[in-house]
Amino acid sequence: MEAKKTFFNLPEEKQKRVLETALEEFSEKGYEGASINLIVSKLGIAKGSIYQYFTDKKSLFLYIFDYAVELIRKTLKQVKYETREEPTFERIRRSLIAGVDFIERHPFIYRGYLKMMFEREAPFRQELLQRIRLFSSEYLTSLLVEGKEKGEIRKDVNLETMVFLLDAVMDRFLQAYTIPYLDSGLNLNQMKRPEIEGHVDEIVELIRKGIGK
Amino acid sequence: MEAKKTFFNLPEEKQKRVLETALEEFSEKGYEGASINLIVSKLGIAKGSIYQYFTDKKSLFLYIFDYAVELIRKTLKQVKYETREEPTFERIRRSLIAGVDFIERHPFIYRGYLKMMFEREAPFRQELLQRIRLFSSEYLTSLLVEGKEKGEIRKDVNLETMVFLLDAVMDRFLQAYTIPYLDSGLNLNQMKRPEIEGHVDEIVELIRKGIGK
DNA sequence: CTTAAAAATGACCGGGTAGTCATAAAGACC
DNA sequence: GGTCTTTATGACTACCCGGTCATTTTTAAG
Repeated sequence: MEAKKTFFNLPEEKQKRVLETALEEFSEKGYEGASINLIVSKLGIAKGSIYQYFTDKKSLFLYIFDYAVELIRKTLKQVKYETREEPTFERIRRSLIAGVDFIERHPFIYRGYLKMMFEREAPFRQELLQRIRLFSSEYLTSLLVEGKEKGEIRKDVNLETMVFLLDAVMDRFLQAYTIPYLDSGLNLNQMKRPEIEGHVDEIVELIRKGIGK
Repeated sequence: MEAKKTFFNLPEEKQKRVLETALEEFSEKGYEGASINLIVSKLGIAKGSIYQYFTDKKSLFLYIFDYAVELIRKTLKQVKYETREEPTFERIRRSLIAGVDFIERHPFIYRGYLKMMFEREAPFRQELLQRIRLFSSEYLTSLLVEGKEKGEIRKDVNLETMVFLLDAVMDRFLQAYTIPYLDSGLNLNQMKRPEIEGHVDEIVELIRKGIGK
């Protein structure tokens, strides 16, 4: 387990405050860059206190990571369930919108994920990254498999390749929404709902039909 | 100018060694994480010497950045020229292969670019990122515009949206080649040439025709 | 009220960082 | 060989880091 007993004896709201503060710090600076000193000073507690809750920086990080993964897992599961009767491309559309909503609700989690993807220093980086990527690719794979059964998806192309393309475009869409200058002139960054949905529709349509004439 | 006169008085091979060593350090650790101490010790020179060549960490970083950008610019220009008579989707295919080759030849540049995309700390990060992204999106835009004129590309869809999709997939392909666990099960990471070309062909075909039935 | 257990504290440690600067070494010119 | 300029050097400064631990404060039990 990542946290010590003392941490769980804390009032729930304080646990949450610790978690949120650390999450913000890690997601903005990355694992190495995050400062325990800054976290405790933001929390207004003594340096030693955080070491009553967690054995070290690593275990604090892993605790937060687990929390984030669980949130993502639940969200994906829910979208999958809510759209279970919808056509495949509607499900893809809804998944993208859900992604935008998730980032809106938990801005630091997605930022933290992007940070970690290109860090070498995070502890167990490879295993953790694998965990997240597996979610995403299992999710998309199941969407496409069901789509094939319903006859909405091509059967003459490698499933993995289609998952790759879908994953690439969806992830980049969310990246462009989160980070400026990543959207090739689409200006998605922090765009508001009605407009963003228009772009989602266009992208999904393009994934369906391709760019060739 | 980023470097001091003293730096340019150095023998060219030493200039190159400094540049390569610093590039490696920055691309592996990011701007904040990179250590001047480590760079000079790898180079076998005194700490003070590097400050004879560059005023500070920032200007060393900017010098390296400029070098990398120039390399990318030249490479894109060349591919564009070499494929000028080819059909659009062949040009896209060739561009992807050129990307793989570039990473093979200059492994630290692409890694550094990825690092910077998700760092907050790099100096002038936004301006620098914008510079690179603009290259890429101008390049893809011109490919697609010429493709439209030749009647190979759809005309009923927003050009920017097509550029976005193309950019997303191509960039992710190179990311997956560079970093493990980003490829949704395609196992692109460090894959050898004949196989990787097969995947490129499949991806490009999918971009052309879409995943819908 | 007393006592024992649990939690909070912050000065302190060893080690890392970017950058400085007086001094020494090397080169260039006559 | 002497003089002046350019380059190389590394000890040093001020600051930040993660983590420790003896001590104090708070809480709970009897």
